[in-house]
Amino acid sequence: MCGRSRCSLGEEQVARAAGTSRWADRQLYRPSHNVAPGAATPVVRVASDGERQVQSMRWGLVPSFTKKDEKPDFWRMYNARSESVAEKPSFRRLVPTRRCLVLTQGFYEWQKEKGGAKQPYYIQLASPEGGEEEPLVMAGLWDVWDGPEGPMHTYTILTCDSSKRLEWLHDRMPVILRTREAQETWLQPGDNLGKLLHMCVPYNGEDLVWHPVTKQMNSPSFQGPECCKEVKKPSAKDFFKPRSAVAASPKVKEQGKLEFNQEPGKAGSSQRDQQGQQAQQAQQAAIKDEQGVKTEAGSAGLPAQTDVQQTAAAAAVNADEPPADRQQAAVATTAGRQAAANQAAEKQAAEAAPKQQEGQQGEPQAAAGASPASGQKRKQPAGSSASKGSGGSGGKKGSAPGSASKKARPAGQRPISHFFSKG
DNA sequence: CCAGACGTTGTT
DNA sequence: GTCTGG
DNA sequence: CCAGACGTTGTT
DNA sequence: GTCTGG
Repeated sequence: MCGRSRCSLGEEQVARAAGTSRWADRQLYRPSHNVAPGAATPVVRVASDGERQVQSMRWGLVPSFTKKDEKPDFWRMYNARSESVAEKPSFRRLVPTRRCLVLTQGFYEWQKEKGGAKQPYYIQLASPEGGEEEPLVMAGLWDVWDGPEGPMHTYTILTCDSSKRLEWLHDRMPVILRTREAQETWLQPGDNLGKLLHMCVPYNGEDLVWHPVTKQMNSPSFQGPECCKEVKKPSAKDFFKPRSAVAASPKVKEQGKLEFNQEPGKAGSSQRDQQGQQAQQAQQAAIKDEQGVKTEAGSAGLPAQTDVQQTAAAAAVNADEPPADRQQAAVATTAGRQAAANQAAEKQAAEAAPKQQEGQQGEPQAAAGASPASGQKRKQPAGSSASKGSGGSGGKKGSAPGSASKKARPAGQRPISHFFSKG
């Protein structure tokens, strides 16, 4: 997933989705069509008394072991790869007891276009016909940090591979807990790690829909309701080629066609009963299949997650943008489902093969995690050595973060606090 | 023993 | 906090 | 994730 | 380019 979501849910909607009206730190939440890490949104967790409660938490995990005088970095751990969450030191300690449900209405993803431009898309659940918008619930982990302004609750969103339907747009997506049962399972205390991780699979239901949105929302400060509204995606072809040229060019085909994603409530409802539900069943199946399966918490390996994922994926009949990758029509029958799943699993195995260097199979994920390719530290102060100032006063080093963010701000409204390290 | 890291994404 | 590295 | 800044001197 | 801010 990326780093932007939407949550403008009202108090009642939150209560309904959460199954409780108990809400801690409610005042921290500001409904927003353009949520970025650092902002507080409603999250459901189990309170110390065992009851579930909503709590406003900031997006972007700030681990409890963060030093008090350290500046919290909401961007470092705003996502957690579900495939490795049980092994990563920063996350695995949270898995047993710090799971939570992240309430959203949808999320944003940027499609990279040729030329470097990026088109933002909004992804959400299609509302049932005539029904009310249903929140999109993501799997998360939370922690609390004892910072200079008191305890701060933060969360991270688990990610997984993209579903078949979405992989044209991006290769990762949030773990979506589509059913009440799945949500309950994720939230409830328990030590069946295998069961939990089996739930972390791409959601491929037909009721997950998308459309392009205005690039205005690229700016984190843009908060208008236009953020999530559908726009016509401008076609480069139409833009640059006069119609005569288009006709004259045999190579330019039907690519610029403006096709929209199915609209919430449009033709979706009957299909939802088929494929959306099927994906739902897959997730439920994951729960059932894992009951009784004992996965020792200590073991490094994760259970194969592909079967469930692909079962759902097999149901994909794509529409919209995606270059109609030659996808086979899905077989909706139970019998065909298994076949399709196997087929898909095979395909994935084949694709994984050439990628061996990434260390996907065999031994512990740790190997992959330790891959030097992606491991990069970027902590060093810019031009700490010499930069440009010849004999100067140290330039920005001296005035660093403090003065930089010392903008005057209307009292009372403090969206995101700034925390400075002591100098 | 102490010190230091602890992460994901995207890009090229 | 917990693990790895020196 | 994307946007926006990226600096010093001198004067009041 | 690179870092900071939301």
